[in-house]
Amino acid sequence: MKSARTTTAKTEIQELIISSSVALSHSEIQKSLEGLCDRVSIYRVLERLMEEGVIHKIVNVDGVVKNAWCHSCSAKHCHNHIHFSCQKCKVVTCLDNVEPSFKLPKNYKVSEMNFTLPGLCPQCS
Amino acid sequence: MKSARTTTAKTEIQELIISSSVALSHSEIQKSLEGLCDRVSIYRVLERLMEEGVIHKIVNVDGVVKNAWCHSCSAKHCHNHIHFSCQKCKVVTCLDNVEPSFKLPKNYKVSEMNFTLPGLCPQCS
DNA sequence: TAGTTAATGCAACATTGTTGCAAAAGTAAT
DNA sequence: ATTACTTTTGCAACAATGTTGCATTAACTA
Repeated sequence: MKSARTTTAKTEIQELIISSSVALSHSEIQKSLEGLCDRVSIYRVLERLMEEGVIHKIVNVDGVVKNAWCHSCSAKHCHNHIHFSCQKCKVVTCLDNVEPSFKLPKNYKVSEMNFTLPGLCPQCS
Repeated sequence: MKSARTTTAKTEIQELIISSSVALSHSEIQKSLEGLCDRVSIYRVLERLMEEGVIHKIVNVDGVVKNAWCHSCSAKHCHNHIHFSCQKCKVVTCLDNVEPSFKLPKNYKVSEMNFTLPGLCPQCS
């Protein structure tokens, strides 16, 4: 019966992501924490927050992995929304209300969606 | 006036990607070439093929970069199609005819699309 | 065929992410 | 508060992927 434990690192990282309006990369989190904990610990905390359904991962168009709070997953866990990736300020935002529609060929079974739109955000355009 | 040169490595890599029905990663290309050229040369050839508009890059949901032939870009260069990423056989396919529709909030200016659907392909489902 | 310069190979390095293990810290029972 | 148990952490080492500088090789041009 393993039970999760509340640690300083986990609390700080969770608050950081939840209070951020944009998705954060590992290196961005590391900079914000200023040596509060080890690189490896950040990876492990993010892993736990993923399992708990608190955050979700986004692979940006440049390959950088960003972590974002699941603020629309309270009822049921789903990530069928579009992510916007600003090419100027490099910020990745979850557009929670934008759900795309499309028609797939037969026999393709979709399990998730991973939609990212590069471009210019309202602040940069 | 710098002009591109036809080399064995470039010809081989280009033919490999064009003849493949699925997108190929750097390591997959390297294995196929069996020591024909250096790792670094593969990166540089891919860079040139990108600039020439022969191929395009796809960042898969697991972060692996795949390279695919632009076979629908002959007239105008666009990649507004969906990519399918099979979770079983790990193959990434361009679904050239599938163009999604969606409504963005105001002031967002989209320059590209990067849509990938993880799931099971016809062969694996 | 000789000269020019693009392309290559090699070494070194940076970044990102993973794993094993001993030490530290959180939790629950006494 | 102290103890015992187990999760979490820090550290070191490693792997994969991608980049850069520089000397050498090879493709094109005249």
